[in-house]
Amino acid sequence: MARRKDHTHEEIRTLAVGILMEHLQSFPPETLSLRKVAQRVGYSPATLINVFGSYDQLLLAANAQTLDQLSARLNNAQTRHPGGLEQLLAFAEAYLEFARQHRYQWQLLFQHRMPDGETVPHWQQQRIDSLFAAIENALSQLAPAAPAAELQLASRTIWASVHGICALALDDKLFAGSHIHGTPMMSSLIRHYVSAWCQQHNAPGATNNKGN
Amino acid sequence: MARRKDHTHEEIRTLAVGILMEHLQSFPPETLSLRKVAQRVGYSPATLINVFGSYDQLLLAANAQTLDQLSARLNNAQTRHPGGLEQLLAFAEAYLEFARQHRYQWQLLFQHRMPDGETVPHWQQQRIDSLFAAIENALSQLAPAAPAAELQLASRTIWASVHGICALALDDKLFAGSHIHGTPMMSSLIRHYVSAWCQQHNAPGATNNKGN
DNA sequence: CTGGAATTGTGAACAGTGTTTATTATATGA
DNA sequence: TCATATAATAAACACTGTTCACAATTCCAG
Repeated sequence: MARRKDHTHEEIRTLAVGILMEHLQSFPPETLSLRKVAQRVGYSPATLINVFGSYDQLLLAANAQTLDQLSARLNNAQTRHPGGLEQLLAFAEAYLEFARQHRYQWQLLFQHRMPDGETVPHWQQQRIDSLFAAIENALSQLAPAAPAAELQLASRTIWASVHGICALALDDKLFAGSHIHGTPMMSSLIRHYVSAWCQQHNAPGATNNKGN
Repeated sequence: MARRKDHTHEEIRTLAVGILMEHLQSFPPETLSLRKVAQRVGYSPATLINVFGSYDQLLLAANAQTLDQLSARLNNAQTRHPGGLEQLLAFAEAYLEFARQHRYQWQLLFQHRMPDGETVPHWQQQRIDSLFAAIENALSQLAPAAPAAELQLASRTIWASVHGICALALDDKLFAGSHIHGTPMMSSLIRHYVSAWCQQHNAPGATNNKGN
């Protein structure tokens, strides 16, 4: 009844996450369940609970991997278009393209809500920090005089907007009907926002804000 | 076993939706269930299924009401700040404020995924259309020469961005740590984007786009 | 009035979910 | 060799949304 199967906890982890990821290539998250994963991975549901602690944490492990893939894409985009406007455009497009190619992974990543007020895992925080650092860096190249607070506000604003465009471009809950594609929106957003932002922070008599 | 209770189908509908909405003032959607609503409304689960067709459609009815409330707020914002930049700012702020005040309603509205490829209900499409019409109208006041396609792209871009800022301002999944509030981001987004957009479409030698 | 037919409502069952616990089977070390 | 720690699970629990046969009520024709 407890026939040993010679798998490390860590092996079971990667195995289960692998099954989950493979499923997410073709099917939405709600078609999965702990029991189905358990069956496909060859272990009982209780075993997976033992290994992960809960089904939620299994999903979270999958999200970790998704975030790693996404992070790799963004790093790649950064090395191919280092600095300035091109980098920001490359970031936005890479984000959008990843979401399109792995929409169910992406869906799971953002639909999954943290139970009550638990803190975000540190590895996730790290990825996020480096992303914003890259954005701020690109912005500061375009307007060296811009103060840190403005860089922070601008980077957050840009990324939240990119995320919003991405979210509504995938399942057109808001855009039902009008066939607007994501890429032109990304381009429009980045170009216009950055254009005005640079203009403001490169104006003669620099650091004062003209009124936010 | 089937004691008549003298309630119209329509009455049961509004009753159940009312219970649901009241619950959403304080608690997240996943703490609810068909059975709990049924108990609070004084009917059996099967009866609610009879009336609504499914639990999903009960949630959808609640979303309809949420969308009505949201629509009313936006209309109100429109009459208080008619036209131009101020209207766009008022829209964005009203959207954000509503999401903050009724975060669980808002959460349910956007986390709820349509089953497969079903079309969005027409009443929802109508609300959306009128919203975009208002945005396009405000934009065209700022740049009368802008062609329709550009108005459409800009309005969608702006609203997706507003939505993204709103989404990430509520549960800071991406912004964990850095305490950036929604309002300054909304202001930054609208002001910068619209500024550059107007500049482009009011340039001498108007309608050609300088490169999207 | 009376007696079928339509309406209204539900209890019980079904298949599914995540999680807990007691128990069994294997491996390890003294 | 035998106690002990580990690995794995079957079974039970408390849920979930949904289906269906059936009971209670109303309605309406004869």
